[in-house]
Amino acid sequence: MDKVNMGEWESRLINELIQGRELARRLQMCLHAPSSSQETPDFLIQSIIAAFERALATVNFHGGSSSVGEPSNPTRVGLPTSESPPFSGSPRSEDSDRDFQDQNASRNRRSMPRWTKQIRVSPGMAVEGTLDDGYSWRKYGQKDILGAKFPRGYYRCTHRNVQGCLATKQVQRSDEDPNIFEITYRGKHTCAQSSYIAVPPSGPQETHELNHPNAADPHQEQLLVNLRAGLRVQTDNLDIPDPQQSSFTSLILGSTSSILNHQNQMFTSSSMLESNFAENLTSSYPSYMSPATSAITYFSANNMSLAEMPNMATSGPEINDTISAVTSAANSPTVGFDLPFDQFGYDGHNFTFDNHRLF
DNA sequence: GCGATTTGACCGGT
DNA sequence: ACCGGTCAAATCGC
Repeated sequence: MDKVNMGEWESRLINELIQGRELARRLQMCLHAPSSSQETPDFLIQSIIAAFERALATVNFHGGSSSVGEPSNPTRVGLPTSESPPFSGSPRSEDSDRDFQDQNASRNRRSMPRWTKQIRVSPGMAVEGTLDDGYSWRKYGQKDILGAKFPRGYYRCTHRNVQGCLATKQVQRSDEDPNIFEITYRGKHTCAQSSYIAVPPSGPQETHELNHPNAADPHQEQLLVNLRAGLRVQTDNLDIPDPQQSSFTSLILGSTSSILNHQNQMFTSSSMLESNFAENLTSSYPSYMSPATSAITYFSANNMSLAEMPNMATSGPEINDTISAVTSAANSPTVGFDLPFDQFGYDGHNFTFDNHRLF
């Protein structure tokens, strides 16, 4: 058992290092022939940093006794100093936990990290999967909001009761552009699905439902390369490094087989959700939903902008990005990935550490 | 039967 | 009092 786990995180570590190397090579290319590169040096640098941070996080998380920067005593990356919710992902007795949580949760909810992203849905396209952020959400309410045309949906983490995960999100369709969904996340996932390094390697992956790209399949690898070529990441607005974004894009842009493996892991964790969220949306906005036929093929981050580097100690992150989802023909393999930012980067580090401090 | 969704009621902040 | 957010009973769907 231990050996299996060891191999798992070690391979992840290696993947991250390989990814870092790949990104460094691209940076080199970018510096030598800027016109041929679609990525800016700054962006690549941030991606490289993020890759190494994830590698370190993997070591920290699984290395255990060696404590290379223990989560409880992390190498700080802009750690928030605001008080953190006094709960964690560790399962406890549920009933006593509930009152405790409800009181404290409501009190601390306001201070929870909050960030917003906007997802653009092309008209007429299938939405399923587009708004899938890799987490399992359970809808617990819907409200008409004053001055808003569309109701706001309230979701909480499916594992709230079992694992005490208090992450929530709100989904609001934009008034101005009904093709845009504004998703406000609140709270950091503390459940097992919260971080890919925290997801226990569960032996054979349950990928039977989806046709995931296979690293061994040159066609699919080529497909991903093509997808990567189609990516347009606008970094003009980025005057401040954004590990979150870089982690996002570094995964998107990765082209090595190891990265494909990485993505497969993500698909596994998010696959359950795709139909789930689509149903939520269709129930709320049936007129906009096209029949759920085609598979999401990929997403392109075409207008990512960092509103402001948040002061983590006070207000929490406020990050906006617009993601266009592009669909493909029905038979296309599902190689889309919408990576939850907080699984991979900025938030993952900061808030995860913050949570760990509580133990 | 069980888990997810719906929806009116309720609560707390402003 | 109003409004956003959450609760929880009823309902749905697999």
